Amino acid sequence: MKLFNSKTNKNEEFVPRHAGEVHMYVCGPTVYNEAHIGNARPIIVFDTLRRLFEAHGMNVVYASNFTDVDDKIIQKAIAENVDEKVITSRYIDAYNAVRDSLHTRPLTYAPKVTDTMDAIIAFIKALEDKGFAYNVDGNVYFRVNKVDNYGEISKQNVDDLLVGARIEEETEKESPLDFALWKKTQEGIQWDSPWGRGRPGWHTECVVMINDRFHEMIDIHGGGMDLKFPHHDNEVAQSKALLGHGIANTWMHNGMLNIDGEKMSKSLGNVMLAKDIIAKIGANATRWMLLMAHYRAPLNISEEAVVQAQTELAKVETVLKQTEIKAQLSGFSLEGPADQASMTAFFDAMDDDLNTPNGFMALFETMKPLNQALRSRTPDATIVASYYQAVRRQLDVFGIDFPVVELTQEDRDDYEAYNQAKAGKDFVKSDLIRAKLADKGKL
RNA sequence: GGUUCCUUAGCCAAGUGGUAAGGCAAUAGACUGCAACUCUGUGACCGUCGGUUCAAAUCCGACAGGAACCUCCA
Repeated sequence: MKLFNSKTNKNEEFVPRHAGEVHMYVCGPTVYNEAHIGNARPIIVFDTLRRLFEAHGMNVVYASNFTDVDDKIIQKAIAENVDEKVITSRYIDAYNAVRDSLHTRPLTYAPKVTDTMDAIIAFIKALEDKGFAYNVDGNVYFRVNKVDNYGEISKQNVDDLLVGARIEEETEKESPLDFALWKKTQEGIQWDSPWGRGRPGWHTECVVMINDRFHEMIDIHGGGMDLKFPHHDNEVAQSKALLGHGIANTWMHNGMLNIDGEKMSKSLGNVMLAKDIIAKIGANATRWMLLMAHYRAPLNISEEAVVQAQTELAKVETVLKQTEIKAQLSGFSLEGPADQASMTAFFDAMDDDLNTPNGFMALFETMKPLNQALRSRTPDATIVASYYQAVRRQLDVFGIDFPVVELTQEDRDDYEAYNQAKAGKDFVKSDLIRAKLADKGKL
């Protein structure tokens, strides 16, 4: 399998550090709001990657955090006059509900910052002891010029950053590039620390949560493109400073998502909540739509994109349903091995840096012979089953699932009556039965 | 201003040196009692202008347009 590594800007052969096992971490949300459709992209992309690894028989340890300490959370808690926990648990639940409704496989670990606080404080203290951090009146900053190759993930170099740095109003930092590890706070949730009461900076949380769970370098670190700088560069800088190694062999970043060609933002009033779109078009169509483009490319959401996803998905549903119905009426089994050529084409596409558009092509090129085999005068059950299995297995990697249609005795009787009415040219009756079968979703 | 990246048919979207995948929409036909479904056929001077090469959508340069980040938004 090849994956594009943001660290090297190259497609690289992916070799896990431990044979047969993939350790991956994806930056999770700050839980101060409902998940929007943009948040759904990394959820879907990395769940699909995980499914692909599992389809190859690998074991995946998948961690993704909840950032439940943040200014925005504190502000919201103050605005609603409640404890931060009320806010964070509300949106953690909402986020989990979105994950579940998108048919994602369960996370192995979903750590929270508040549950990792001791380790975070110890980590910052160790950075300070080694001279990588300094305390200014209760605020602790990371000394960026102490690490080599800062900016390796985003391909920024320190000189350019210094040139582009804005004049900062706060002058207590040694360098404008230094970032906060610990912030002195007067309001909101806070903890005791060697530097006084305060709360941790965002960049330390992820690196500690990763180290806390994996205790070594991991295989894949994922997240949105927008997190490359400064977040991921800062994670790497801290890890190198204290642990002497980077964080992940492979860094993967998903592209951003636009609505009708514009960035999604509150000021434009075009924020689409994930739960709303899932409720409207369903998990299958949502996943299909977000996987239509390659994960690194920008993706535009529009009414047309929704319609296209729904149309294409309907074709998949139709062929599955018709195959299942025909198999049951004809009394043959759909069990058996998947068509080998089709699966090879599919994995060739997907193993090439998760090329889902080409994966869909392989799926379409499997559906075509399935339709042909299904409609031949004397369907070959083995051939039908092999294409059917291929379609099902490919859909499973995409995380798209349709329940298997089970014909009841009444359904079988309806089919019998339908065919008889047609044979007797009683089209009024046959149309009625056909409509009934269609209503039941059994046509 | 700096960094990184993108620009392929009406639309979505693959393709990273060797005669431009796939899908949606459109259209013609086959199948059907009619329809739906399905199958078959029909579409691209690859943003513009230069350059390298026997050969470029693919490499290099310029220009135009767009995006992300540099302001703790995936």
